[in-house]
Amino acid sequence: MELRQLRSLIALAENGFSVSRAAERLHLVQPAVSQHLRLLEDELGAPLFVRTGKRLTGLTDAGGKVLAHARGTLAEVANIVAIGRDHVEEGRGVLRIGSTHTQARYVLPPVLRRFSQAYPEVEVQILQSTPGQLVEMTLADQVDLAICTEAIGEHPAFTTLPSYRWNRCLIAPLGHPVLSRRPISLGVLCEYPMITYLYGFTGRGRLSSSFAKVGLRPRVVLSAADTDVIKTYVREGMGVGVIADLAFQPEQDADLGMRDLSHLFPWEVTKVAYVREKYVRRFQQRFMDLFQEEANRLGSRVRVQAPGQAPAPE
Amino acid sequence: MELRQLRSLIALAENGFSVSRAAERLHLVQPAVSQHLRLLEDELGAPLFVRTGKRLTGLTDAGGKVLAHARGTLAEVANIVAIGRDHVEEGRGVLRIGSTHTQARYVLPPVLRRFSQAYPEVEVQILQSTPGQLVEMTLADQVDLAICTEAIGEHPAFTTLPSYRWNRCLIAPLGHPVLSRRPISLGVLCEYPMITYLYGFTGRGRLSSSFAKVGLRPRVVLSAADTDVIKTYVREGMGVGVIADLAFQPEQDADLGMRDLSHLFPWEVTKVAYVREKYVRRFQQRFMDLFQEEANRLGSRVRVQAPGQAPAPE
DNA sequence: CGTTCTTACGTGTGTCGTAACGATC
DNA sequence: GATCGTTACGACACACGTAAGAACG
Repeated sequence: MELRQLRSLIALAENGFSVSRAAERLHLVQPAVSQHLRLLEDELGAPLFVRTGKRLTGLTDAGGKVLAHARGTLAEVANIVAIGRDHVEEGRGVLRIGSTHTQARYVLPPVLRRFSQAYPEVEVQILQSTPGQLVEMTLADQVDLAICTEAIGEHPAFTTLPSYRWNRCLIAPLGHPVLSRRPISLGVLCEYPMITYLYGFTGRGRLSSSFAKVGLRPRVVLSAADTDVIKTYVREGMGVGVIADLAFQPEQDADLGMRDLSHLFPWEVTKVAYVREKYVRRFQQRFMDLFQEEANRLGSRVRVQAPGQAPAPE
Repeated sequence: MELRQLRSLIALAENGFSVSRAAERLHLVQPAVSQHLRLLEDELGAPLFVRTGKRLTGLTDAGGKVLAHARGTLAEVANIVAIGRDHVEEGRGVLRIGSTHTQARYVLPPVLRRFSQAYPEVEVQILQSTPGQLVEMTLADQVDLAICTEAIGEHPAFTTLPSYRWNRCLIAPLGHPVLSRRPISLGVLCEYPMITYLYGFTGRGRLSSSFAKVGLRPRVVLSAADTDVIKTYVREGMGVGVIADLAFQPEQDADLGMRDLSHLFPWEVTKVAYVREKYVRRFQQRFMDLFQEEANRLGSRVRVQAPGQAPAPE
């Protein structure tokens, strides 16, 4: 068995079972790929392909299993190649980070600033998506690692590194009556029109559950995928915002009042996850180290600042 | 990169870094293996080997990582080959079962009888060892699957199938005073010299813990790796035996009295485990099915029989 | 001086590309 | 008849084996 045969099998499956197209993608001529497939099938002795006439249209049961392990094989080969690259071009390559908007906007900037200083030759790509999608992208090797809070749970294929915990805070235009309410309870929050995240984003699910558990339902007048949109409409006076505490920036958001809400909702834990079997290049490891450092800083900032930052009553 | 290069790397590591010996094992001449290693090293661009003069004496950091992934690669290739075999010689092959003595002697016989009827062409190998060793053997692909109670815990590389639960029973020669004691407590057990399993075998660890937890220490006058030895010395009158309930055979052991002890010790769960990534051939799957069937039967037998089998007081 | 790896060279296998043929829509 | 896959054939590459050479204990 040869690696090229497995490559042809995979290319075939990824190109609608067109041998010609698979060949094209592999920079080979079509008869070569045909031969790969035939030899593989012959050697294994089991029919791998569903044929209609001469045309291949799908995989048999055995073919599907072989395909899966062929992917596994080449993934391991790719790991070996990556080890090589790690030495040849130590500080060069691409770092593909899958993250949510909140991470990309509020957590990653200082990390990436430091990272880019250390590895100026590494191209950083931030692929922003929903937590659910990030899981898929990581498994499909479209990103090297994913940073998110939801959905990445205990998938057995992942190594996950818990990084920091966060909770929600309330934001409202300075002078808004909610800012002087003491204490702020779930009930109080329900008195005002609310602006927060969409379902599936940044802890919205457990936010809603917390209300539901005590039989309350907030009046959410607008929900958005990212914090910036929420802030914008809070400034417009459309309602009070409930956002991740780490997304409140004292300097830039000086026109907004902030109140900690960590007594009302469960803490969330943001994690870094990557596919367990995959070789981690040095700069990838370094990025994760930097991220953890920043996370620790953030953890203490959040914990210390949250109570202290509560705006003075007016 | 070629598979043969990876094979040479592995053979080298497994033969004390002697290129000649590696070549011999691969049925190649030595210069061929040398070339494999050189090409691999060249292509990756990283030094893989520690050299003293011309001689290779070890792996560099990178070399070790490459070796690990080379093993992974060839394991996947082996899986693909196994899929082929599964179709070509459906009912032929070798089934390598790692098990402890207790399993091999008291649980496996009926399973293997049925299995051999279904697959007369499959050679069954029972590799008997200690639970700790079984884990290693399974990881090293010396056995296809392992059946045991201890040590196979939640190792991430394993798929484990809980099969049945069991507990201990007491055995003694008919007429022995312990058989008429009511009830049997841990304290009662400590009054008699005890014969049971060695540490690391058949639940000995948790047996001892149960005594230790209440500050007792049984007088173990003899401990053995397998039940047959224990029974022999019980028959000799050297002490009372504490064995796995499934190892008591009413017909063959009619000269022994048996008392259930499941109220004194925690239940143990015997599991079947195999390496997660490995392709499971059909007859292997069939064996595991048969084992589970037998386990269910055993489970009910144990549960039903244990109280009923208590010998009538004399 | 034997052992062990490297270098050099020839042979044969086999892989890929070109080209012609066959089948299917 | 256009597209897609198989078969046939030739050229080049290369992997392996043989044989000779170099370093090490």
